[in-house]
Parts: sequence; C-alpha cells; structure tokens
Amino acid sequence: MNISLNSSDFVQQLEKSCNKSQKKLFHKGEVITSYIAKRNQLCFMLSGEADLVRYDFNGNRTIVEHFTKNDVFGELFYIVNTNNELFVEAKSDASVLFFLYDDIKQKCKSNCSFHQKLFDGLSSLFLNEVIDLNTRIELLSKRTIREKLLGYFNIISSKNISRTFTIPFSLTDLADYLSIDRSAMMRELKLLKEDGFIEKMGNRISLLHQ
Amino acid sequence: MNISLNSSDFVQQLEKSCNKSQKKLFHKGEVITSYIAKRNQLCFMLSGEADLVRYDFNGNRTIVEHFTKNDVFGELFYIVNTNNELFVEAKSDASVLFFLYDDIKQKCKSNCSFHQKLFDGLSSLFLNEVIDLNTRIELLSKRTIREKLLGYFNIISSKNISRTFTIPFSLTDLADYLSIDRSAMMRELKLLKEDGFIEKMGNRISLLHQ
DNA sequence: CATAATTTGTTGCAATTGCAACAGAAAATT
DNA sequence: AATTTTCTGTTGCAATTGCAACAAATTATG
Repeated sequence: MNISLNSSDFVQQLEKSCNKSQKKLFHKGEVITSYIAKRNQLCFMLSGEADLVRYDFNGNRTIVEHFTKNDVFGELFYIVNTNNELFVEAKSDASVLFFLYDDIKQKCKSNCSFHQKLFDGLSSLFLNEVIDLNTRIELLSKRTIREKLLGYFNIISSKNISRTFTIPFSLTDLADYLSIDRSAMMRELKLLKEDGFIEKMGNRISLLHQ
Repeated sequence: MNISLNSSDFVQQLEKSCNKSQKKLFHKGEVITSYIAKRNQLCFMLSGEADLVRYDFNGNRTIVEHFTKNDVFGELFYIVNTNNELFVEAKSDASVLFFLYDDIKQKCKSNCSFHQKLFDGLSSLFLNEVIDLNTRIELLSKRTIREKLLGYFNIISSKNISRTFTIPFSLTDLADYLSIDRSAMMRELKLLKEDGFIEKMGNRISLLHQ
C-alpha cells in the first residue's frame, strides 16, 4: 500500500470545497504567518518556498523547517509559548492556502463520502509530517558537525537518487538548518573534502567513500 | 475545540474492534520492537514506559523518544534505512498493542460511522505526535547545553504546572535524550545551580529566576 | 551596468563540550 | 543482607565548536 498521498489533488479538492479557506500570495522576503496565538491555523504551500525560522535571544537563527510545494505547516503543530517567535518567511514568491483546523474537523463530522476522503487525506498529511520531523530529529541528535553534514548529504542524495547534488539551501541557511555555526561548518566541509568524504564545487556536492 | 483526543478510549475501541491487532506483554529491559523492515507497524503503549533508542557507530546512545501510557510509536513513522538501528526498549513492565497501518486504513475505507470515528482518532493521534516532535526539535536545535537544560526544565515545569518537579528520567538518560555528554551536562547543572537558575536535590529540580 | 547586499571562504583565538577515569551513593539482584 | 550493578558527581585535559573579523566572490537591485 502506498502511504504517501497525492497531496496536490487533496489540496485542490480542499480549496474548491472549503469555503472557509483563504488563498494568499506573497513576495519573496515577506512573512507568511507568525505563530503567536493558538488559532490552530493550518497552511498548505501551493507554490514557492518558505522557511519556518526562530531567533533565540542571542540572535542565532534556526531554520526549523523548509517548505516547498504541497508541504503543510501552521500553528496547529505547535504549542505556542512566548519564549519563541516562530515565523514563516517566503524564500521566493509563494502562494499559500490557509485553513482553521476546527473548520476542517467540523465539516468532516458530517458523514458523506467526500468528507471521509478529506479526512483520509488529512491523516496522511500528518503522517508524512511525522516522518519528516523524525528525519530532522535524527540529524539534530547527531553529535558532531561532521555527522550532521554527512547525515544531511545522505538524505539529499537519497531523495535525488544520485551521489551528486546541489544543496537546496545557501550554505548560510544550511548552517542555520543544522543548528551550527557557519564558519565551523565551512571548516568541517573543508576537512571532509581533505579526508576524501566529499567533493565540493560551490554548493554542489558529491558523496564519495560510499 | 479540544484537539487532544481521549487516546485511551480510542485505543480500547481499536483493540476490541480490530481482529488484526495483537496485544503483547513485556518485561523491563526487553526489546518491544526494532525498526528494521518497513512493515508499517503502528504500536500503542497500553501501560508502562519505553524508550526509542539509537546507537551510533561510536557507541553514543540517543533516546529519540520516551513513551508512556497511550503514546503511539512504530516503524510507520520512520523511513527505515540500514544506517540506524532503532529499537524500543521497555523501561518497566509494559503492555503494547500492535497494528499494521495498512489494516487500519483498509478497514476505514468502508463507510460506517464507527470506522469514521477510528479514522478521526487516528488523525488526532498523528497530530499530537507532530506537536511532540516539534517540541523535541526545539530542544535539540538549541545551541548550548545550558539552553537545552533550561528548555527541557521549562517543558516539564509546564506539564506539571509547578516550578518544582522530578525529572522523569535518570540523569544518564536525560543526557542521552538531549544528545549531550553526561559529564558535560552534570558540569552545566552545577553551573546553573551556582548561577542561581535552579535548585537541585538529586533528580528534583526547582526553577528559580522567574 | 554600477552599486549594494549577501554569500562564501578563511583563520586565530577563546569558550564550550566531550572523553576518560574514578569515587561514592543508590538501586537492583541473588 | 550482602553483593553486584547502575547512577551520580567530579575533574584534568584534549578536541571540537563558536566568535569575530575580514577579503573575495557572487547575487540582487535601482
């Protein structure tokens, strides 16, 4: 059985059917939403790219997640507390569909087959999100910068089905995604090159050494 | 609207209704399951406690998650790759309900109101899991041991609605949960005490300093 | 296309963290 | 109740990481 759903179809159906949804367009650099109140907002990326970012009180930025087409995000997934200002920034022009989870749930309490289908989709969307988050936790729990980098490269490499790939981040962003210092990361990249683990030309990486 | 579901009711219904489920008992220290094949296994903790652990090639142990009554876990949530041996260890005597996700999904394709309800519950279970994982990511992405400890203490403190609480781990396990060296953590605990952030008597902590 | 802004790449130095090793306390086991 | 095992607490030292600062390259923007 195929667990991964066709998110695109699902989202289109939601958009058509749910009169409470709102579609909005954003320009690069704009804030799509901030997680400040518990409105149980659920958002779908229709097009473009965005990052969920957090700044700590020392000014360190963390890219908590990176969203592309058909990804789900939103307040719904967070316990909002005042310690963290979380917000989603458009990395390119983007269009986003906004829902309130309560609305979706409400509608799905009726018993028709269409809402059954919607709910079916929702559950798969959440499941995919769980899988992504577990992958992320695996990276963050690695003990050294080297392991984080190699772990990340392996993931990208699997996704692209190729041992050579372009990092879908700037290197500055990659450091914030892995929660490490950029200059320390650059140093480690150099060492990985010297030790024959990778080849690197700019943001293009080849994994050697199997 | 209350998003968090009554997992207990849900699981009991699942157990009764789903003839494909299996209930098993485990003794402290036993391996409940290992994530080795993609069987899409989904497990419910009926009683007891367990840890999802991973050992890296240096022998570092990470407690990826800690499960108590009514928590969900399983292969279903992971992309299983050979680099990681993930397994769930009973920390006390425990009873666990095993399902295959495919079976649950299959059953729920029928249109009766009961399966609708099951699926409703499933979606909430996944959502709760997403919220937990995001909380965990927030901890792991903190830059220093001090911030990880304070972040963790704040979470426990909120859950207990008290600024004084007992850590639900041994300190050894806490270090593995935060992915840090135990002795470095002990050192930092001492500093937190000296700097007036916490009081500490064994595994009992008080958060001071607002 | 000229200028501004951002990103990449580098390095010395300081701070933090991990490692190793050990003693005493506490908990589990026989 | 005695013994084994695990856990807590500590420390010196080494390795890793973060910080600061800068130049060069690249990419945006008016």
